[in-house]
Amino acid sequence: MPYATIRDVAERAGLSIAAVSQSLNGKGRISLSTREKVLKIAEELNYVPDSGARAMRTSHTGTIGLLVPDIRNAYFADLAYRIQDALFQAGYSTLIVTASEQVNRQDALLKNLLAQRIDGVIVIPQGKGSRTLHAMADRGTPLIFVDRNAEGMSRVPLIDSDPFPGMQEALHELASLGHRRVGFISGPLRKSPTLAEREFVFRRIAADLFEADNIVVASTHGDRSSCEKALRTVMDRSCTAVIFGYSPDTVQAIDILRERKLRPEHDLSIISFDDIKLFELLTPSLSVISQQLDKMGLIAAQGILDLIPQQSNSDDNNASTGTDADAKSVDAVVHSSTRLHTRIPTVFIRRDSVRTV
Amino acid sequence: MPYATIRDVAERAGLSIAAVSQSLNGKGRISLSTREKVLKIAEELNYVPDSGARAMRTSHTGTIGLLVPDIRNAYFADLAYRIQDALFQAGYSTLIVTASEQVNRQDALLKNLLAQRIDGVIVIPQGKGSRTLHAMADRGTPLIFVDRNAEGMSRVPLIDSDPFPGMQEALHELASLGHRRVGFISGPLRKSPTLAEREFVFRRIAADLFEADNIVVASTHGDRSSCEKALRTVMDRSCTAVIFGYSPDTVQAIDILRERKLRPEHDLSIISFDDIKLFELLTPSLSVISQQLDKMGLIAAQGILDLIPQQSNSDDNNASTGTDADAKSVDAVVHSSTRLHTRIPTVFIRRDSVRTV
DNA sequence: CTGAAAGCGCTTACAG
DNA sequence: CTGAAAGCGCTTACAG
Repeated sequence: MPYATIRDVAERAGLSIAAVSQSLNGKGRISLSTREKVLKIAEELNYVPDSGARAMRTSHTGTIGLLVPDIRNAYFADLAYRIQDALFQAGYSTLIVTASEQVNRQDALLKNLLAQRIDGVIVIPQGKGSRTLHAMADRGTPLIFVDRNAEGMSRVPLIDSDPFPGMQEALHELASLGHRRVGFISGPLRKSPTLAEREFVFRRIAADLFEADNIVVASTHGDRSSCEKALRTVMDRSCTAVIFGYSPDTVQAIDILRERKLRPEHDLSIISFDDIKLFELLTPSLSVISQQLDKMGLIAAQGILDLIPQQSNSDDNNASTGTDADAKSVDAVVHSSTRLHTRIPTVFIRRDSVRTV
Repeated sequence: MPYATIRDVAERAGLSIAAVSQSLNGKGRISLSTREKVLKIAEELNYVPDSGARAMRTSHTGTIGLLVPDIRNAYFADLAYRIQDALFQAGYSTLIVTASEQVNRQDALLKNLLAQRIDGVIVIPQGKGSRTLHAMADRGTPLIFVDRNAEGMSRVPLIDSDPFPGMQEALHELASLGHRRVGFISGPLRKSPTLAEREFVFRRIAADLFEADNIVVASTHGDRSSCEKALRTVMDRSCTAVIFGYSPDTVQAIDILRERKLRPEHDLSIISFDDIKLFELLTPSLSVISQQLDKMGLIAAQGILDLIPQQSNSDDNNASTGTDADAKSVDAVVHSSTRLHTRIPTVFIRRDSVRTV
């Protein structure tokens, strides 16, 4: 009924517990034949070593935690998938945990991950650093932030995207198509400095291309009504194009525009951050500023692995490490003196939602 | 540097380890004042009990594993979110693990979950029952299947949707709108009996409404080219409407139709299983057969909890249990003699992708 | 090549 | 009201 233990395996094999342990882990000096015998019996018994018990001795679980704000967000789901994929290649399992964009749950979830004594955790933080996040950083738990930064935690390595290149391409495109009045809907700024930076970059680039009066910026709270309000602001001030910094807002906005029977490509050119499948399939297909998630996932995986004190990584899973080589193909790595910060340039992908004015 | 242990807390508090343990767990007879003192010190030290060590004594981790085939699939992401939400309410943490639609990874992931000695696991299985899945069932690990069944594992409780009501509504709608020739693209049948059942139900209902020659069925392998082929089959035989049993195929098909500049609502009425946001936002918005994920998530959470031997469930998290009451509002529960099988009726949601012929 | 022993961090009777 | 001891399932020196 309960789990088979190493003792069960030892008894069945007529060996000592230590001999079994060593056979299983490829340590010590065990004859090949007994080793194979042990493996066979373990398999028969469906023996699964208790990770907790093992970790008490080795402080190593082969498991990484990944906390995302909301797994329903296609962007995070995609990123999570890519991270777990890269980690799996490297012999690690990824435990994904979703925080429902509720900051209070973030800590409960993080604690649970810590309780499993995972080897490291990758966090897409929300809001400012929480108590548990700080505790982890202080204690030296391998920890990195991906996609978003948390205020006041500037020593945690960060892997995010650089909004500049994509934003620049996007705005130049708009200008060259004749747009003179552009809006930016920046999302719930409180959630992440990433969103604030996008707004900042927008303002900065737009200032060179458009007249000050023709630049409209509105933020939201991430809910539908504030999104509607922001959209109205932008349209009332007769912008001919709008860029969204936060893709859930974009989704809401599309919905709102449909309800009002407005046709985006005619009435308002639209560009959004986050290259999710949905945007590609819309009519018109949406132009996006892509964060190159494929790269981000790979680098995030490599980033956390680099922080984990090396074990004999010749583990169970199919431990090939193509990860390392691939990660090399990245465009921008910034080592500042105080922090490891890897930035992946955004790229603009033009589709049908942007028109000539 | 490493984790604070219960011993650290005890030393700082000037108490025995046992006293601390009891204070933390609300067991034994401890004065309120020392209890509060312990709690305070634990907080200060950021003490997080080692779940593995604890589980060795209690065989209870407060953690449930959830295995999904592919978290990038919006349908699974949504379901995963709902399950974790319901479980969190009940005081449990959910560890989500994604199998990349690769059966070989399923077992590795499952083993990792078992190694954590989680209290139970919810699986959306792919293909037939794997070795580890069977081992779990044999051993009596709390285990339920959600959304899909696994062949040959008929004793594991199953929570899925009943395709009949939604399919019936959908086909009647098509018939009443004048469609005489309808297609069904059933997806990669090997992946799940659920898909095969949808096809079966389609055939059965369609047989009453259309002539045998006017019913076209094609399956896919879940990849783009086979989807293209299936679509061609359906269109070549001049169907005026098609129902998709597997939503990733629908997404591919939309993409293919766009490339060919075909406008779904004029050339081909489309209905798909899975009520995902994307379908609502497409132009035209897609009519769907919904599985009522909100209910499924709730019932799945309740289902696994029912299988777990009861502990003192007055745990840390905000342990309200609205779950139970809500789950009662479910429409169909089928207790067969050999198995607990809960079916949630599908419902047809009409949108713009279905037109009169 | 293999076994006995210690100890990781916990909880739970059991004494006091 | 509180402490000492046993033991959960492992791994790792250390003897043999």
